[in-house]
Amino acid sequence: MKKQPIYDACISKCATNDYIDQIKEHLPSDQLLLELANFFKVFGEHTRIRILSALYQRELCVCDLVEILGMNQSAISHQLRVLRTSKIVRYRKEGKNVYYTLDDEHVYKLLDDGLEHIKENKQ
Amino acid sequence: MKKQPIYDACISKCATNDYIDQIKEHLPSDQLLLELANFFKVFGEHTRIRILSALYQRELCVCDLVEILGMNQSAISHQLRVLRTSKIVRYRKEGKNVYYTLDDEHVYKLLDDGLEHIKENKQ
DNA sequence: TGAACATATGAATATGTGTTCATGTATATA
DNA sequence: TATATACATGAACACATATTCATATGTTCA
Repeated sequence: MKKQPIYDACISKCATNDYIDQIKEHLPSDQLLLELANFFKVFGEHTRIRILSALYQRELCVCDLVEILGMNQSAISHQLRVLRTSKIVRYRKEGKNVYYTLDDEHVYKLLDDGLEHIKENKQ
Repeated sequence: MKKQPIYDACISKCATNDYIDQIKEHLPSDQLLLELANFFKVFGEHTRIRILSALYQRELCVCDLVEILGMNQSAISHQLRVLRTSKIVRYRKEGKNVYYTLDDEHVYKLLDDGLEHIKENKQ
């Protein structure tokens, strides 16, 4: 009968090499990596990416997005809130309407790069 | 007493404009946007982004990652599986060890762009 | 060939989160 | 000033998913 291996730490030679410490040192702070994860997480949801794809084309108000996505107004407002909080979209008020746009060039670039990666992996 | 407004469709002038249909037409397919969301979702998790940050520096085996992240081996293997399935990392086997690397330049670029965006928004 | 090691994986659990429903707030207009 | 419209939001619920535990698979080596 096999004994249970214990994984407190890897004891192979690869893990005892010096480069482990160097990698740890050069790693961005956990705080920064958490922010980065939270940033990407916002793009990682179907409804939000649909909203962003629409806003990629032009500024739109909430009722436009309701019409374009064919979804509940509340659902869209909730997701817009997430996008606002993450500073991925901007908004401006005009009368009863609120108009949204993508925040900056980084957002366009990320969407471009993501799509490019997807398309390349299809082949 | 107020009546309940009904949001079957926006009836303001903005939603009845022609550009709504044009935007719908130019939107990538829902299938593609779902794939894009799933792609970004993989980056949107703390443990996975930590793994990717480590692999950004060099090829590493699983036990290296266990050591670097200070986490359960099982947790890391589960996340590596997600990264593999999404074709964000590659792997090669060498004896008992399995070595992982980032899949391609897109992955490096996305991590760069994400970090750049975060840092800019800090100021 | 058996023991130790490196990694993977299924099940269970806990936690996170997207949508809906109900309702609140602000603006325009009759 | 009352009503309709545009949008936001809190609560509840359903569903997704990250981690842990236990264990399986595959490799090396004595």
